[in-house]
Amino acid sequence: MDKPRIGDGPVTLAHVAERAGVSQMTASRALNGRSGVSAKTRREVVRIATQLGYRVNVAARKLSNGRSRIIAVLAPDLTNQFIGQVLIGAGEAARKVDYEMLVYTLFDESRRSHDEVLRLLQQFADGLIAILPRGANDYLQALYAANMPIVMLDHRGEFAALPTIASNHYEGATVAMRHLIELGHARIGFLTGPDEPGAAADRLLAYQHVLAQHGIRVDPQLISQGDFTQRGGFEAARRLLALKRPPSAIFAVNDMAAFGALDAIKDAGLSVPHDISLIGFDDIPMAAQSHPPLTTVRQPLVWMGRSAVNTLLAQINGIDVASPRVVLPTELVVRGTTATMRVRERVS
Amino acid sequence: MDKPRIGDGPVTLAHVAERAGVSQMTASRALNGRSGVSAKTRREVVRIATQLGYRVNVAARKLSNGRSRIIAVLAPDLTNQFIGQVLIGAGEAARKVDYEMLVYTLFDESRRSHDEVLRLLQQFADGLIAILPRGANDYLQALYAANMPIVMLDHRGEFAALPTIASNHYEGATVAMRHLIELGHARIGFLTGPDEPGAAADRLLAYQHVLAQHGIRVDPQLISQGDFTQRGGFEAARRLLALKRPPSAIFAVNDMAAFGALDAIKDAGLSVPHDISLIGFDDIPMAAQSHPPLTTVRQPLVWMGRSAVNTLLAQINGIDVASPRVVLPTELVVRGTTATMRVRERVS
DNA sequence: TTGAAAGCGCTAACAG
DNA sequence: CTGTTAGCGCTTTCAA
Repeated sequence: MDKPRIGDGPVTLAHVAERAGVSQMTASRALNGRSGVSAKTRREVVRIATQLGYRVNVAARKLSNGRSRIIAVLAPDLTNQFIGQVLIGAGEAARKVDYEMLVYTLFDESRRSHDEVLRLLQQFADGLIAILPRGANDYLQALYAANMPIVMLDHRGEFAALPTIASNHYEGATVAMRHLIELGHARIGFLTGPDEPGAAADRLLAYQHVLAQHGIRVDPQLISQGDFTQRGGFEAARRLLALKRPPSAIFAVNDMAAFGALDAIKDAGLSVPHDISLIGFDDIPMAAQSHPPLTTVRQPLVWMGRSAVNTLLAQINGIDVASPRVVLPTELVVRGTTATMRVRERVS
Repeated sequence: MDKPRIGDGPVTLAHVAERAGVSQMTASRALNGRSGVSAKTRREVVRIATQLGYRVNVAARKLSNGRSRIIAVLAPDLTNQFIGQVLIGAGEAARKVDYEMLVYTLFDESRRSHDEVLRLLQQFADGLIAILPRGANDYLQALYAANMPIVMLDHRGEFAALPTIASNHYEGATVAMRHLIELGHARIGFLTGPDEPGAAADRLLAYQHVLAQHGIRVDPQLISQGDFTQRGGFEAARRLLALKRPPSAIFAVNDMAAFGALDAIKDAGLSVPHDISLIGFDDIPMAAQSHPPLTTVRQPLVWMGRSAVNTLLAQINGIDVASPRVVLPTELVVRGTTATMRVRERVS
């Protein structure tokens, strides 16, 4: 009967306090689990608050306290599964400890200065997880200067002091390459991204190193440039297939490029993995859905999201983050696009 | 020289007012473009605010005013491009009129009641765009009761009074079917989603109607059930291909299912569009990236996002929304997966 | 253990 | 046109 009716406006702490016959402060303390309240009073306050359906007003608390129990995520793009997975991990981790997560997306079109955005986020969130688009170095300066807890995702280079959650690209790519080599492949193509330093460069490096370690010459012709997109992977793979001596296996810098390669290979009338083995990187959800399902290197995306939140919460709570750079392990996921190299039977 | 140094804490209205030698109210009025300030004073205040790098504190304004100039989006899932596109449109539209957009994601795992979520959103946002997962009817009740401006995305059924932005599924599917029929196809398969009322059902209905209109019997065998996923589309298409008389064209309930079908068709050794035509629905970005690129029915996703924001802003500003349901047109996008039916030459 | 006062940053309402 | 007062809902600080 005492349910707050819509239209009465939200129930405030004052309502609860009055109803419980105590001061606002006592009610506040009781509800926040602070000490200095008798067990009996606390029980009563909590009971009434529950009954009334009371919820703290985060705007008010933020204003008074500086704390909202909200963490913000700055994301460049919401149309890719990579980021989606990270957000799942981050969201779950946040909500588990009674924080909320809100996502702010960057768009080229919206003319917002870094400053404006960060100030806004700072005004309602207690901390920020930043996933920057490649080449958004202009943001780094602002983030570095921002006076709030921040964790970056897979960042390196300038401002390396910014706490970062990354995964081990080099190691992952190494394991992928060894897998191909164990399957008997020696002529292995690599589909790159744009020629920039970063995660993709690590993967390329591992490709080259593993080949070298196995006494296989790195043939520049086998390195074909794409751009992380399916279309880019398609074109890059097609160039590889057009070679006089095409590769018997292709390692794509990421899953989307691998899907493009899959298209290109099928289009050339070849079969995966019978004629050509293919391996991706990331293990986005779609990787398990293609036909055949994609062998790939799993980045622990959900875990990375969780880890980012936990690192951020540590910062928020004033705990010194031991390492400014957490590197999580990758894992080879063997599915249907890699197989033992078959002996060429066809007469070329 | 007068740049606010980080660490001094953010510049507040009081700072600006003091510096300009006016009261806070005058400063507030000047900065908010309210009347009652001389042009000269206003200029001066604005100048100083700019120089100091002043930004309103949204938490404070929300508390005082009830308005934050933030709109919230409730999204079930961030790993699909469909929602990503809607968010692009919404974000752009919001930022164009100096609003900000924040996204809150639902996760099954996080035990948050509808009430909790809506209350939170209400506390910092001026309005809400709700994209509900299928079957989240429990949320509807809460949304309906919530005392805040709300716009739904492609909702119908109960609580039809909730303002909704939708697109014309029936019409889109009709155009798609006519396209196939004009290409000479008569035996056309349909890949459904789960058997529920809603957008997918409209598309199926159009499929059936167009066939009937052209005097083609609707063969139940040609309707194969999937689940909106690539894997589901794959399996559903495979069943169609295994028929004694397989279809010469397939219409998939959405693009993801179409991609699965594409895999299945290729896997069966058939070629698209040479042997089988294929058409999807949605026109997510990936549709243009597959090989061949997917012919599909475009939902104006970005436009829907924009439209949702504009409808919401109207509500926020107290303008009565004329129609509680805006239905946007769809458009056939002919790409590479549909072609004239070839005369069967193979002897079965 | 409890409460009263003051203030976070802003704006509505009323006064000059 | 400009300023003063009060208050949004909460928590800190200080006093009882």
